[in-house]
Amino acid sequence: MLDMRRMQILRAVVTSGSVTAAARNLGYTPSAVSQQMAALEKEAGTPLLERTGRGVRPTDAGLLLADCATAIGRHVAHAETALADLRTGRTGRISVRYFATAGARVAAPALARLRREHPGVRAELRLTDPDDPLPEVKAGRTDVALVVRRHDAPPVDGLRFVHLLDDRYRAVLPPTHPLAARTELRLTDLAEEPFVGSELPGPCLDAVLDACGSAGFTPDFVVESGDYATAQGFVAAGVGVALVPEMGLVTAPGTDEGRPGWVVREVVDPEPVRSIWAAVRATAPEGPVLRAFLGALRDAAAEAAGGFGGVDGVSGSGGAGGFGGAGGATSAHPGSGPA
Amino acid sequence: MLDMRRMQILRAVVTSGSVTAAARNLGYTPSAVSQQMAALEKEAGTPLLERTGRGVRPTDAGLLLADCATAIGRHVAHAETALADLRTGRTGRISVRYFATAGARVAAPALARLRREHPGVRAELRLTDPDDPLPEVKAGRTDVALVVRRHDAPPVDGLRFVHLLDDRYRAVLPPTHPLAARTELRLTDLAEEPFVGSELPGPCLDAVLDACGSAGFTPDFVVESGDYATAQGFVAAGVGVALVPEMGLVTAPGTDEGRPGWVVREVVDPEPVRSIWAAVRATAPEGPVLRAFLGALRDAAAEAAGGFGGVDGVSGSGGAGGFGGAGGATSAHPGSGPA
DNA sequence: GGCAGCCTTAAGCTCTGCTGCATTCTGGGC
DNA sequence: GCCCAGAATGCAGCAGAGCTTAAGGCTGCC
Repeated sequence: MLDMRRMQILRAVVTSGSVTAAARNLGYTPSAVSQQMAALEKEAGTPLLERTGRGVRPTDAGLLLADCATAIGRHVAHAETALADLRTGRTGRISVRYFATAGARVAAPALARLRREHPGVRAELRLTDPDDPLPEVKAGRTDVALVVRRHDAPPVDGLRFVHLLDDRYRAVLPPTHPLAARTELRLTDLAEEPFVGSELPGPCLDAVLDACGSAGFTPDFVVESGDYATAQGFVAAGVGVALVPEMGLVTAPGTDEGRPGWVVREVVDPEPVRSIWAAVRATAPEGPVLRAFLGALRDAAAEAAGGFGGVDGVSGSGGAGGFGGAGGATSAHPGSGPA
Repeated sequence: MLDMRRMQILRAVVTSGSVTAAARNLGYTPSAVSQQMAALEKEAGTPLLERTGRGVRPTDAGLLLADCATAIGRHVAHAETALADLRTGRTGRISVRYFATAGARVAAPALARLRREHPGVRAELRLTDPDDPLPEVKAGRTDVALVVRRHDAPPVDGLRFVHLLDDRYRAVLPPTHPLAARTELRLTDLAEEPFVGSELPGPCLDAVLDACGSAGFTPDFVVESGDYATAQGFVAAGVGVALVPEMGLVTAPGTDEGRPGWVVREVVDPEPVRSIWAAVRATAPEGPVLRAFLGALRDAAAEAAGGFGGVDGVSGSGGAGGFGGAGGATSAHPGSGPA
């Protein structure tokens, strides 16, 4: 195999026109260059330079190799700039898995900011459902996954979790419900109420059950819907009450009008909470893109958490909590596993 | 600058999937590969491999560099095959300068054989006139030049001359000339004849003058034409006699018919001769292409010299001795210089 | 004919780079 | 739950690549 280092030296000799000039340009002694050329000629099996009295002259083979060295040099320079772009975050790609209610309020704004700050980065967002995204992250098929996970969940080896926000559950009641008159409810106030389930088994539902359990009761789910928007519709229809996380509330920000279908009330003592985390590979080197995206996620989460200051009677009509308005299966509950 | 050797090792690691496998494929120990990868990461300034428990996984930067290494590897392989083609004579180029009367009988058949034996070789033939081709050869702008040169001419430094043939001069006489009755003339027989000059000053004319000088006379040029074909026309018109080298005789081989315009007779005692040589750079490495072409030249010259066995009365109609039939300025006399 | 410039060769030395071995860590099997 | 195989890395050591200095041969110019 031809030594590319020597080919670069040959290129210098050919462009400079002499061994001495090439040595000067490269910071070597003429002797070093001469020896390298002799070695390269042995590798090539044919003369590359024609010793013509005073000075040298490239042979056809020498010109060929020098041209090739130039092309390779260009290629390497290209690789270096591409590498620098990657290193500084000017280019790159990131693969993100999210679940529906986290899409609109967290993933989307974070991605928007990432694309603003790093326009050259290609991002691939995919809805988690119905798979558990954690194996995808571990296997390296995705870089970041938004998951719901308990604070005290056991660590998963190979993964690192960064906390984004605690999404507090609110009680959703029919406006005519007696408890709707109060501004704040205790969880036990709902112990005897018929519940509209909005979550499939998973960490989200676990958060609700845990809170109810510590409040001393088990909710009586009279109907189970797969997503928060539908559950709110059931509440509006008077079927029962529901516990819906803030990010799952159907409440287009700034849109307060509409026919009143339900009211939202804070719940305390205890307040059910689901924790939303970003999962990344523990071994993944944190480049500028990943760092920027995690930062954007955190900021978007803080924004989303702060945006629910004075939630009160809101009207619900349509529109699921999903990303892009696809009113399908909301509320994915990626399991952080029993492991 | 990125070390391309290390990039090739990185490529092996990425394609193999592990340091150990790459080491096995490359014939190294895993330790060596690991150290090279560490060095390359330092050069790149960013992690290239993600250490993931058991085994490694390329990062985006690692994949980028590995892809680039693949491209470079292809490029080098391409260069190697091109080099091998050049070395074995499958490709190449050769630049040849010739003079008109040598074109048809020597350069053309030699080139034809070269193209038959080395179809991939590009040849560039150029007529010498009106320049002296020797500086072109010395400067490397041409590889081979056909020249006329005395056997005892002093060597030109930097050039090597290979003898191709001695082109013997023949007497060209009007058919009605008294000497036309004889089969062979002595040069002195022509001493008193009016001569039709066919050559510009140069080694060809020198050969004639030398021979005449040693025969004891100086030819009396009553008319000077620049080429052999025209000179033969003058002879046919009865203006005088001419001395024309065999290769300059207008005699389409195999075509004996036509209106008789002149006769050709051998001349001896002494027989004027011009020596035709191929000049190449002394320092030029003799690759297969050059070697093959010189061999073909020699064979073509032998063929051409042998083809004039029984020259006798021949008819001349048209057709110059030039290459391709361009009946222009024939008889170029490249000077081998007074040096 | 002498001199300057260029390329080369020889000897020596530095440093890269590979080997061998020990260590650490993970993942699977018993 | 323990143990072992497999994989990567770190360290000492050595061989060889590669650079430098010094000297020599050659060419071209003054």
